Amino acid sequence: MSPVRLQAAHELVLEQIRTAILLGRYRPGDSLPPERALAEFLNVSRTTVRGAISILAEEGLVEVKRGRGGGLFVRRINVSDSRMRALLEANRDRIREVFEFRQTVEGASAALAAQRRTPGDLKEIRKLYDAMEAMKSPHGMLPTNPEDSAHFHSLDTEYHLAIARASHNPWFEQSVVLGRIEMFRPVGALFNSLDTTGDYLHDRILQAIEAGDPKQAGRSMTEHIRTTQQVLEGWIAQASPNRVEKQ
Amino acid sequence: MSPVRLQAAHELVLEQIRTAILLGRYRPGDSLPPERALAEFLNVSRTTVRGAISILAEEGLVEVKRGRGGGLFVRRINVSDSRMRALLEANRDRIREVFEFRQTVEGASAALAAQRRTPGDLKEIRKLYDAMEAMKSPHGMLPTNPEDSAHFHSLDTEYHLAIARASHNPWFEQSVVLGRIEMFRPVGALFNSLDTTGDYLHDRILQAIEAGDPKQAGRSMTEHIRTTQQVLEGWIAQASPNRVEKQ
Amino acid sequence: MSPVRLQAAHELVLEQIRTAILLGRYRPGDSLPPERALAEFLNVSRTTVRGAISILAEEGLVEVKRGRGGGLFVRRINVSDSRMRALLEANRDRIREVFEFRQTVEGASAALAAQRRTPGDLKEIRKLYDAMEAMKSPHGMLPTNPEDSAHFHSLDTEYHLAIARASHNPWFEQSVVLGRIEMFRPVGALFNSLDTTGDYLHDRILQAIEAGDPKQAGRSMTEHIRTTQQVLEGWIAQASPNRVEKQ
Amino acid sequence: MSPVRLQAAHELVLEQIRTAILLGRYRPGDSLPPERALAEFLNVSRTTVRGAISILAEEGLVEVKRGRGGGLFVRRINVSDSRMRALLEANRDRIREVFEFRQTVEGASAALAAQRRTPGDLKEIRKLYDAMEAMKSPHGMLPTNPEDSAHFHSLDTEYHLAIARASHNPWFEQSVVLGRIEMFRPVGALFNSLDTTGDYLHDRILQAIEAGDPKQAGRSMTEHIRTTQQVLEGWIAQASPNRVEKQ
DNA sequence: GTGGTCTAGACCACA
DNA sequence: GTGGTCTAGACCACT
Repeated sequence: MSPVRLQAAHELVLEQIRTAILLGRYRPGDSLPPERALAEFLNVSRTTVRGAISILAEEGLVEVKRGRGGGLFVRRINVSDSRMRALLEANRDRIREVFEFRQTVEGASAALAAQRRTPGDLKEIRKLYDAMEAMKSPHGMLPTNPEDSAHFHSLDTEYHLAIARASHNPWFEQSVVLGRIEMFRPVGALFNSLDTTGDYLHDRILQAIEAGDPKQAGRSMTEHIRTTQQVLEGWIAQASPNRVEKQ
Repeated sequence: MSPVRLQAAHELVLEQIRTAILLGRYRPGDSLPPERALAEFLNVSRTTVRGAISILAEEGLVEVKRGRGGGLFVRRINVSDSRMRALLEANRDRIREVFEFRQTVEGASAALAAQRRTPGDLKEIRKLYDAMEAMKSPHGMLPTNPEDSAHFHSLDTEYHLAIARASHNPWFEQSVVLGRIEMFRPVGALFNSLDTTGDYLHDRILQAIEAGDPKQAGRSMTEHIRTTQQVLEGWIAQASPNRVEKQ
Repeated sequence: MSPVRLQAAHELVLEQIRTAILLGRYRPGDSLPPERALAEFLNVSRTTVRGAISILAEEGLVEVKRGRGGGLFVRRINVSDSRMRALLEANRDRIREVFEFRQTVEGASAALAAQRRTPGDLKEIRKLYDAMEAMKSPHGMLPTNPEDSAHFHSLDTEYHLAIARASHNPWFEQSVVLGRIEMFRPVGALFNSLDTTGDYLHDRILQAIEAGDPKQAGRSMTEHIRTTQQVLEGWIAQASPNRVEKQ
Repeated sequence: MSPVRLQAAHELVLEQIRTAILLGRYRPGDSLPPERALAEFLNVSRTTVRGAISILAEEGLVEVKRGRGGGLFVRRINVSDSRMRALLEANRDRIREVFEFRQTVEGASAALAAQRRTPGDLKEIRKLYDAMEAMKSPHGMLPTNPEDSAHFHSLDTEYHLAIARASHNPWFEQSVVLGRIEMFRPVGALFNSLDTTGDYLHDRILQAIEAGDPKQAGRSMTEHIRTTQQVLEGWIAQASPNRVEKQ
């Protein structure tokens, strides 16, 4: 039996808000809901919300502006590629582990989704797919400026979550969410500025789910995640051999 | 963002102890560690442990004996088959969901274990397998008296967890643990008296892991869990059509 | 330990402005800096400045004129001698106390000033002395019309503060300022119209400081303040016996 | 006009508590009143008190112990003589200034006290004097172990404050308090462990006040403070010439 | 019976 | 209409 850790309410609130940001629901520059609204959503007092916010502000993930027109804002963080690479490389094992897990659970989710998706699920998934398509350049390139890239990243997250929801099994939903958060955790919010998304096989996944073909849906999703992992690992390795990092 | 729920310390302690019992680490008749030891393991005060214990005692899962030779004992609970069936039937969906999840993550765990198991892992897994074999009757029947059945159940749990550990990926380990706890949760401690274990394909799984054959290991594990599920669902359905339940 | 009292921002602003007026830095008829400037000096928002101003306006110490050529103006207040006497008499003890304190700290300040004054200090003190001399009538009488009287009063304050500064000890400076503010506080702005200044021994103080004679400087200053006190107390007592006050 | 600083309630509370400790009203090892009591004395909410306490705890001036028998405790801090000397030397000017001020205001306080002391004042002053005498060794030496030294220091403070109160002029009282706090501030609570007290002329001051001789009382007090200053400055200078300080 | 935390509500300063 | 702070009261965990 392992030691129990008393979770303070403000820690739970912290986690909720941080997760929402890491998942891209609030993007750099966006404003979070005002304190009073957060308190109501989360069913805690404003004091408790403030406890969480003050930690986020200290971490630099959120910026607090006062007065009318003020509020809570997600900060835009720029981090050099080399610094990012160092962080990712230091977490290489954890990244490998989470991608392995994601291949399994997201593959299975997609297969279940192909069997159980309701019309509403399909509509939601296609809407997100179309929104991503609409952001591409005429030649099929992903957006490159930071703002749009972050938006694309956020749509991609919602796409994966929508598929997980269509599995109609809360265990898979939950696992997909946790895996996705973990993927972004190693570098905290910094990751926002990196595009690891790609949309490899997004179309094949969608078609398989629409066609109700679980085998194909599962295979495509697993393949998609494997590809993403390879792209990310390639990017990390890129400058590593002769990298000279000061601290 | 969803409402946060504050976990009281005694609730966390309660959950830890209940989980340990449900996983079979402490079987009916066994004594739990004394309060002081629990308080130390769990890093809380004795007051808090006592709060949890008193709830467990009220639930009837644990019995508190005072004086010399006293302590905390796991109670043996007998519940009628019909009552058990009603409880399980009421949770049929949750049971289906968790088995679906277990098929996926335990299958993948077994496949990874086949690739990565160390000699130590193999030794541990085989030891548990052998212990289970040793409990069978000459004709390969599982033990039937409650005591031995509970022991068998406990060995089975450890067998699954050892395979999950051999995957050397904490995500799978964690998922296997959670899935296994959940499997037993719907009926609380009552489940202790029911044998749903079976050992269908235990040998095939072990052989595949020893042989380093991930495909076969994964398939066997998935199959094993599917079979267990079918046995359980069959048992539930058995008396249902003409069941007459009062209350 | 005594109860703490929370000072609202607008109260602090109020105090600052009132003090500046009571010390004679802004005299009747003068205009105060515009709201925006005050807000900037005081490092608060305009809202807060406005809160303070509105109180001062209600008290009648300040007048707000709108439109072009408008602004904040210190009002000239006339109060009957008998009303003034009543106010002072009600505060007789506090007046005695503050004069006692002033004798001590201003005496010591003057003595230190005699030892430590820089050429710049001397120049400043003499400039203020000369300005006061220039306002006297040919026969050495103090100015009598309200405007000039207020100006003289303001020069006198600066003279005392300049000597305190020349002590080059912040504790004495601070004490002189506080004592001087307090001397004027009992009767609020009304005191502006009363001339209690006198210039008894101003010349002797200056000479002693210039001569670098601490003993003489201290004695003269102490004497000067004692005299001022006596004049004030005499004035208060003057009509008291048969005073008939309607409200 | 200078920027106004909004004093938060917890800052005021902080100041009150810190002052009480610096003045020796609570000595190392003593417990402060419990949070709830402080909140009541200070007429603020417990939340506010806690804000102040958490700062004191971070500073290391106070230690918080939980559970029954817990509470707020003044920490005993030991600082090497050389470190203390460095701190004091860095604040040499501020120390000189405050002693200059103390000579003036405490001298004047003592003189006034000689004229105005009530029987109650005399009794109080003598009681403190006797308590100090009782702590001396048979040969008139001050106590040397840290505990008693701190106690002696605390009695000495109360002795000075009692004389200031006997002046029956709040300006002098307040100045004596501020000067005394400032004397100890440069090195924070560390000073607690240093004995700068001495009791030079304590007897002469008491006799003059009892005899109602203001001149003698003032002179003795001024002399007493001058001596204390010289002793302190001698102690600072002692090892300075060839001091080798790391950091 | 202590400190640790949360709640619900309020008022204020800010822009 | 936002965040910043305080209040009064409550419950909990600790020792």
